Amino acid sequence: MTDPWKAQLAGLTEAQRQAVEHTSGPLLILAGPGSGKTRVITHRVACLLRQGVPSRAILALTFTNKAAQEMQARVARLVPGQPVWMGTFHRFCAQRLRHYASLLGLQPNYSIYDTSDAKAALKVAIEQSRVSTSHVTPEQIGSAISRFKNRLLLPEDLADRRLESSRETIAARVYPIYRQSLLQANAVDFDDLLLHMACLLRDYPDLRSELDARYQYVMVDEYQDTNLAQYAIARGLSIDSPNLAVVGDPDQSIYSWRGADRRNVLQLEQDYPELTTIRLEENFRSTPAILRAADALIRHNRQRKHKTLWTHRPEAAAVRLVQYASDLEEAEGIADAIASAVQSGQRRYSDFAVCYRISALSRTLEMAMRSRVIPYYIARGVEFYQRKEIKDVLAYLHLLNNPQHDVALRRIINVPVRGIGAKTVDRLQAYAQEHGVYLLAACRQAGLVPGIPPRTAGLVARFVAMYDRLSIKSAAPLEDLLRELLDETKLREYYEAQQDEDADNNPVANLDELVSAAVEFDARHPQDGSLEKFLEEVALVSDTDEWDGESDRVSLMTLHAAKGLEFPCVFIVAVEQDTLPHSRSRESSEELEEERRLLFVGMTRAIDQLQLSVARRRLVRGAPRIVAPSHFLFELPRDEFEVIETQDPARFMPRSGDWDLPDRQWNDEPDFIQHDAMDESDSPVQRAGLGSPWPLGIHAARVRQAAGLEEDQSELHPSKSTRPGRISRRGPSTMKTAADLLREQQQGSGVPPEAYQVGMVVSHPRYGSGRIQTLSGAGLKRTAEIVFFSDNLPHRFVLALTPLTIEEQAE
DNA sequence: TGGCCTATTTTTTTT
DNA sequence: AAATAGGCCA
Repeated sequence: MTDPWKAQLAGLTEAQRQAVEHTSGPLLILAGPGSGKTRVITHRVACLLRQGVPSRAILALTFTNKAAQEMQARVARLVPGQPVWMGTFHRFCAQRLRHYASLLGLQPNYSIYDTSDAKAALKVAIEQSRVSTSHVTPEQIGSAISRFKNRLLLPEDLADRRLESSRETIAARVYPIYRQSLLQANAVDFDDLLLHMACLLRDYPDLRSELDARYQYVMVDEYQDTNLAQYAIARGLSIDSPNLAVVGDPDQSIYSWRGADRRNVLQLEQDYPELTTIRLEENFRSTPAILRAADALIRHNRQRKHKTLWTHRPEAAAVRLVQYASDLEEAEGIADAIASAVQSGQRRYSDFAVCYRISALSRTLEMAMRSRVIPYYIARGVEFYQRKEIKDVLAYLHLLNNPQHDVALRRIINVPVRGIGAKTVDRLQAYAQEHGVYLLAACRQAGLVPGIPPRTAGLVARFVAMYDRLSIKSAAPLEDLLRELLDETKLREYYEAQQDEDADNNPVANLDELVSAAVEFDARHPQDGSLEKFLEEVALVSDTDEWDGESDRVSLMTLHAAKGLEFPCVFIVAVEQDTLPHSRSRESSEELEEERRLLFVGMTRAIDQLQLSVARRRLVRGAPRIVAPSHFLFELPRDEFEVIETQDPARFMPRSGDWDLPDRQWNDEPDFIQHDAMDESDSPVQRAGLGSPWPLGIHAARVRQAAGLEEDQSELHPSKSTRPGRISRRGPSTMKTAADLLREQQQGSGVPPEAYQVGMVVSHPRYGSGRIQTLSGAGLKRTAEIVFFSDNLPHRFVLALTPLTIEEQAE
C-alpha cells in the first residue's frame, strides 16, 4: 500500500513541496496567480498535523470568510477530524477580544459597528469636536482616522507628530472624541478590532507570550494586503515561536485604500533575518496567451520586482478585445455569448464570470441576464444586511445586546413612528452627555430632561417599557426573540403597511429572510448560540462570502471580489478610461499602479478564455456619456488580441498603427507604447496637475491651456489664462485670452437656457461640435455638460453665458 | 413636528 | 439612477 501522504506530495512541484515541508522557522511564499497557493497552504497545514502539531496550535488568517471556509474544507478533506481555526483577521480579533475586553475598557458584550454605524457615530463626534467642516467631508475625516488606526496610531501618538495635510489635522482633532464615544457605547469599529488586538499584544507582554505559545504556527494568506495593524498581530504571535508563514503576491495588492502596505514584505525581512523565501511562479491556471497579456500589462508597473510567469499549458484561444457600441450592447452581447455556449453544450453557466470595476455596472448586466433567463449570482450591490428594514431590526437586537449602543437607539427610537422627534432625541442626547450616561439611560429619565414636554416624556417612557419587556426575552432562542420583536415593536405591521407593489424590493420578504437566517443560526448553535454571537457574525460576514461555487450560475462581481477565484471564461467589462483606471486614481502613479494590478488580478482569473471589452457610449450616473478605452489597453500586446468591433467602425480601438483619436494631430509621438513614462509622477503633464495621463490628458491639458480655463466656466479666473507657451503646435491664431473668451461668452447665444436638451449637438466657438450630456440648474444658472467630438472630454458651461449654436436636435 | 417634495450631489474597491 | 440634503407645507 502506498502512503497517501507521499502520493499527495508527489502531486506537487518542487517549489510547492519545499513550501509545504518548510514547517519551522519564518517563511515567505511569493505566489503568482494560479500558482497553487491555496494548495500549498492546505497541504502545509496537513503536513503540520501529520507531524503531530495539535490543531489548536495552528492559526490561519485570511481576508475573507470565503477563503477561510474553502481552505478549511480542503484541509478537512486531507486530514479529517482535526479542525483547524481558519478565519479572517477581524473575526479572530473579535473572538479574542471578548476575553480581554476589560483590559481595553470594554465589556465582553461589546458591539461591532458596521460602516454606517461608525459613520453615524463619527458625525456626532465631528459636531462635538467643533472643527470646521467646510473643506472636509465626514468620509474624509473617517478615512483619515481609519488610516491612523491601521498604522497603529492612537490619538495621543498624534500630538507630537507632523501631520501631512490639513485633513489629517482635522481628523486628529476628531479622533479622540470619536474614540471616546465608541468606548462609551461599548463598541468598536472594524479598524478597532485590529488596533485593539495589536495594542493588547504590545502592552501586555504576559498575554502576548501566552498567545504566542498557544499559536505556534501562524499562517497569513494574501499577505500583500495586510496593513500595519495586521502585521503587528501576526508578528506579536510569532516572536517566541517564529513559525510565521505568509503567502502573497505583491502584484495582486489591491487594497491599499484599506491601509494595506506592501512594505510589510520588507518589514518581514527585517524582523526575521532568517526568513526563507520561496517563489511559486509556475502557473497552473491560465493559457499562455492570457498569461502573456497579463504579464505585458503588469510590466508597466514601476514599483515592482519582476516575476516570470510561465505555464506548461498548450497554446489556445487568443484574448479577445471587443468593442461594443454601448453598455447595453456589451451586456447583451456577453449574455448572448454565454447563452449560446451553454446551449451548444460546450459550457455550463458556472464556467463564466463577468467582472467590473465598480458595482454600479452590474445593473445592465443583471438585466441582460434576467431577460435571457440566465441564472446568475451577483456579489450583491445592495447588501442584504444594509437594507433599511433589516438594519432596523438589527438595531433593536443591538440595543438589546448592548444598551449603550447609542447609534442603534437613535436609529429605532422613532421607528415605527412613536412621536419622538429629532428635537427630543437632541435633548436626550444633551442630557446624556451632561450626566455622562448613555442614551437609553437618559430615556429612562425623560421626565427630568429639560425641554421635553410631559406628553413626549410619556411616549419615551412607553418606549423604554417596551424595551424592558423585550429585554427579558433576549436570552431566548434567536428565532423566538426575533418573532417577538417584530410583534412587540409593530415593525412587521409597519413594513406591511408601506409595502409597494415593487416585487423587486419587498421589505416583509426581507424580514422573513432574516427570520430564516435566525432559524439557521439557532440550528447551527444549539448550545452556544447567543445574541452577541449572532450579531458578531452578521457584522463580519459580507455578502461576498455567501458566494457559492456549487450552483450552476454565472458570476457577476467586482474585480476586487474576484480575487482568489478562477473561472474557465472571464469577461471584464468597461475597460475604459475613468472606470479602469478609475477617475479617482489618476492623481498618483501609485494609485494608477494599483488600478493596473486590479486589471491584472481580473485577467489572471481566466483559465481558458478571457475577453476584455469597452463600450463607446455608456450611462454614467444615469446620463449618457461617450467614453474612451482605457489606456491600459494600449499597454497590451496588440498581436495577442483578437480584436472585434461589433458595430460602428469608429476606430477607437487600438489596431495596428491606427490610432484615430482626434488628438493624434497634436501628437507627434509615433507610438503610444513609448508613453508609459507619462505615468511617472514627474512627467510635466502630471506635475502641472493637469489630469489624466496620455493620451487624452495631454490634449485636454493643451486645450484647457489654450482656452485658459478650467472646467467650471461660471467663474472665470483671468489669472489662469497667463500660463505661457507649450501650445505652439496649435498655432497662435487659435489662442485667445480669457478676457476675449469672457467677452465672447457674456454675450451668450440668445437661445434661452431652457431650450437646450440632452442629446442635442451644439457648436462652441472654441471646442467645435459636441453633444450635450447632462443639464442641471435653471435660469441663469442652468449648466450643461458637453462632450466635444474633438477631445471626447466633458466640459461644463453656464448656458446663459456661452455662445452655443444648436446644430442638431436631440435624437 | 413630521412628511413630502425638490434640488443637488454622488460612486471605487470591503472587513 | 439612486441616495441624500434642504425646503416647504399641512
